[in-house]
Amino acid sequence: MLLHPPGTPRNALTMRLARYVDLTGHERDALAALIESERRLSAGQLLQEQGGPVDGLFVVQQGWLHSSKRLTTGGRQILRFHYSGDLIGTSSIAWSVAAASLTAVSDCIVATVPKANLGRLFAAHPRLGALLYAVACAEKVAMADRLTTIGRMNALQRLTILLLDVLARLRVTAGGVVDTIELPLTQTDLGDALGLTKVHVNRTFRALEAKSMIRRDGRRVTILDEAGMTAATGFVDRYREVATEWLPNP
Amino acid sequence: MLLHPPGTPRNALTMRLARYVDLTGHERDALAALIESERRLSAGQLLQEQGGPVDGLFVVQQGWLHSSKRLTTGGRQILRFHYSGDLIGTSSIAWSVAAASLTAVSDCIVATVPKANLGRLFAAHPRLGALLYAVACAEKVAMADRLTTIGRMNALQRLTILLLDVLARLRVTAGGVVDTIELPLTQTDLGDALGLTKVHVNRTFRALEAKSMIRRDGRRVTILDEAGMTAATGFVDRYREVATEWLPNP
DNA sequence: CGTAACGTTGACAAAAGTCAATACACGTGG
DNA sequence: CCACGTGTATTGACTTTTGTCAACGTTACG
Repeated sequence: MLLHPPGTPRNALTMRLARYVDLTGHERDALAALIESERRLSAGQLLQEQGGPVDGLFVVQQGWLHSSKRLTTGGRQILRFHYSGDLIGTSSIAWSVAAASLTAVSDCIVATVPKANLGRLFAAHPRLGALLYAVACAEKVAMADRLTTIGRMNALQRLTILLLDVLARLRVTAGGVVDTIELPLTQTDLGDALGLTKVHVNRTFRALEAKSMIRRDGRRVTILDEAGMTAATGFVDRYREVATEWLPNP
Repeated sequence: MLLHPPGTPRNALTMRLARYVDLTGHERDALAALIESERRLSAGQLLQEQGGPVDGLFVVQQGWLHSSKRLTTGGRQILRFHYSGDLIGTSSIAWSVAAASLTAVSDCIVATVPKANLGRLFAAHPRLGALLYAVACAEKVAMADRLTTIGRMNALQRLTILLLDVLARLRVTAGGVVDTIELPLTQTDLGDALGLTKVHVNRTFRALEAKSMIRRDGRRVTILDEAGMTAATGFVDRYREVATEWLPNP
């Protein structure tokens, strides 16, 4: 864990990237210069709306959000959850219209990143550019996993994997042997994330309880049989590391 | 359309990127130096196996392939199709083990790209690095669309979208007013791509025929009512362009 | 001409969705 | 403090969609 000089805004992206490589002082400065202003969101608040104009990206500094898409035919799909250190809104890199909405799940703080700053970063610090590329590729793999889960697994497995996944993320920050999740999501939200209806999410929760896999108290979920849940789904948490040996020198 | 000096291997990635920005001579040289050797595959052949070791990436020079994942619980999910100019096997950027299998759909030619070459490219040509990042972000958006399709649409809509999507890709290369697709995929393959069983794919094909949306002759599919199919699904083909105004100077 | 892979179909089963009623929790204004 | 309203969770009855199993047809190809 590294300290930052007082006065410099805390930058969760720097801390994330520092997990993968040893950052030079210049690189740290460049990452700090990437972000412009901070914004505070309360749970449920909309940061970016699908179809709306976008000026740039965001770094999640604290809390979590999700990105979602609304269908013209009705319905919504939650695409993924974004945690501290994630660079989000990256659809704005390719287009000037948001491809998805960004919504705060918990209270959170995000920093804005104008697109032009990103261009400067690639020019001045190729290694960081390459590292961002590696992270984007890792995220593609994560999306592929989600696609597979939704395309090929049943409701019980889908919900199980979501719980194990959130648990894994939680452990990164919380450390230690966490086994309880505070889920600030409605069952409708979970359904939209899993490709299920809220009614079926409820029944699936009940089934997991009946099998003594989990215990629930309101929106607090306790994982009782992590080994069984892992075995039933083949869940693997792979997203701690990215290969860095191919990166150019700083 | 641009010519390349005789002797220089044709590089589909260069042609792809040249669609987005005007490439300098140096950049063209660097992209040509990226690829190492070419490999010819016949339809159905495996290029890379999930879980197997990976040394680098590939550029699709000709033909098309798909990437797929096998589940520990049985079953397979086809993640996406890869066309000429795509840089594939990018999971190897983040890990040394392949996250997915790569299989030739048609006869095709791929060029190998060692990871280290990519690192050099980022260092020497930041603008190309940034452009690759933009392409990766666009692919994330495409995956998000697929996730939404599979999570929230029924069999009829899913198959319709797949057909419209392949058609759109076909038009990029073929130009003109194509409305017939030669699909070298079995119905089992289509099911694995759509999160359906082969039996249901068959019934869905029949339903599309019954509604006079398509006509089929073997594996040749003719789109009869593109407008109707588009309206029924809200399909939008967005993947022709990426924003480039934020890229650093070459 | 035989074989293997693929496509097609029907009968039936299972999973998930829909609709509707009720329960519960929480915050607000009286 | 209570009544009320709103949003969420829970449940049952029923429908629809999709999957499963098994048979049979078709096509391509040696």
